[in-house]
Amino acid sequence: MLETLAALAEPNRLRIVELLRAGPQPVGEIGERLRLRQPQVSKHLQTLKKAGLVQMEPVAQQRVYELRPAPFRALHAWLERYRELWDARFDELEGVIEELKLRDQIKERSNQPKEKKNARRNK
Amino acid sequence: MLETLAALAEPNRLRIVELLRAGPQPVGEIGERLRLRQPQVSKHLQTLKKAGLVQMEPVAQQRVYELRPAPFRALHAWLERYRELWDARFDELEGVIEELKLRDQIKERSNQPKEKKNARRNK
DNA sequence: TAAGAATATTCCTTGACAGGAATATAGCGA
DNA sequence: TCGCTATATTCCTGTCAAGGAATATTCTTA
Repeated sequence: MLETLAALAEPNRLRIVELLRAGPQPVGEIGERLRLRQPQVSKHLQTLKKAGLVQMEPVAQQRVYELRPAPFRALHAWLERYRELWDARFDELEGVIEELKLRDQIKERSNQPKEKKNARRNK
Repeated sequence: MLETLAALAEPNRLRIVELLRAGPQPVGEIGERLRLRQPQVSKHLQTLKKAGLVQMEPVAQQRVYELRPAPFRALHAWLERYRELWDARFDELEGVIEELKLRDQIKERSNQPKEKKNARRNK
């Protein structure tokens, strides 16, 4: 997670990622489109690769880079844990979840101390 | 977006954010729980504040910090644009979207050059 | 108003990292 | 094999940001 964030938290690297969203591209084309010198593009791509954000496939003497799904999925999963914080619709969901929890408690057996009704965050 | 990512891409700052997920906390408590010295906590909190990730409310001589939803929402929105990349279920969705697009084209008027059927990404 | 608690700020040092320039490496075609 | 193209790597330099220590600021209470 940290590595992913660090990799994305650099302007030109973020631009590269954004560009790769349109599909796999060779180093040269990336540099051309983003007006970056070739060595910097290569270096950023190495960083992105180490972070697992891209993968490379050689095609003749070109190196075609493309995005890898995994880190994005992970980032999304991480954000998901904050959904309560920002998703208004969460309140509706909360009811459903609460209900499911109750159902589980019944199914398993009710030996744990009953959970408090989970008042809406502090304050 | 960049500012948000940069703010999160620092280990201790990320820990602070993770901690604040449990609810608003004063500086001292954060430092205590994360074993960080007070000045560093304050400094990180300033950074997070500048990035809009947290907000502060003074309570006596304490400063209580809490997460702000906006950047998380923005991050989620940004990630959403990559969903095609990582969400397997996207393929189902695509059909629906395609249909909606067609419907809109009909409703408005069909003077734009017909879009190509948007073949599933390159390769 | 003075003292103490909680937090913010400043100054310093150090390490990491990005860009620039030059050079090395890999793969292709003749 | 040679030369060319595409890319990677190295070395250098400057900048920036994080931690440490000391100090300033803010607010409360007696």
